[in-house]
Amino acid sequence: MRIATWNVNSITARLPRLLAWLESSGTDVLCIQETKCGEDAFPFEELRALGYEAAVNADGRWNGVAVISRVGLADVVKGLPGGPDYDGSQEPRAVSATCGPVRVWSVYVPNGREVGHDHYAYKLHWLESLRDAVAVDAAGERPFAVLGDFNVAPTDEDVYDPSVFEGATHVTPAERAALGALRDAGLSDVVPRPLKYDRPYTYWDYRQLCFPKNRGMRIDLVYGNAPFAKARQDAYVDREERKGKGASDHAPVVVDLDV
DNA sequence: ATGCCCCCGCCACGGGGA
Repeated sequence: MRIATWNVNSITARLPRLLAWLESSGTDVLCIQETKCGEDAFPFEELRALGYEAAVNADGRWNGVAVISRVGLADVVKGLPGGPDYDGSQEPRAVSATCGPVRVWSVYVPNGREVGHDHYAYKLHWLESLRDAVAVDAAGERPFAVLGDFNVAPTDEDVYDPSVFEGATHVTPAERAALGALRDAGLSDVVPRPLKYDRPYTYWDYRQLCFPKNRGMRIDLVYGNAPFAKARQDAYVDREERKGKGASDHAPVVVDLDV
């Protein structure tokens, strides 16, 4: 089974590339982040034509997540149970589903804006709630993974130049400790291999030639439980999809499982 | 060449991304 995660930065703007990539990659299950459209505008029909069912949690121009699958889609849960509010509401940042033998979460972890910002506290609370919500599945026997844009680089090796990020979000000890708590709950970082260069970055800013210069970050992560990690045959960042006109600023992370 | 930001909502430009 081929399973992947991709922050598409608007599923509407990315639809031609998304459909082409699904066909060329042969992906069975894709966790999508930043759909940036309401559920009424989600391209269910176009995906169904390629054989995919979709579970969507989205409400408008910001955020939005989905799981699409051509190997079954059951027991859908929208949102993060027990998750914190921001500005008085739960944002659409999580959706989970069982796809054949595997249960997955698609998550778009809050950005945090700046250290000390309300959004940064929200980010840390959100990750605590995620840990609590996945604890049972993380310790279970069924292959299980949380996939998505975590907006945290797990180590200094996961950013192109740590000095650039001093004092910024995405690299603070508190954010990295929150990932550590997920690992303590039974999940491990399924680190992909890069298709080029030495580090498996997944995000490159659109500006200032960051992609050609490989000024990237690894913030799109696959956190799998022990059965998931054991079933892993391969994992890689499809950086080819970051190239050319109309690309997202994130590349897909692909995992092949023997399940 | 992978090439100097892009998305949305909305019709002008600001907010968000990281």
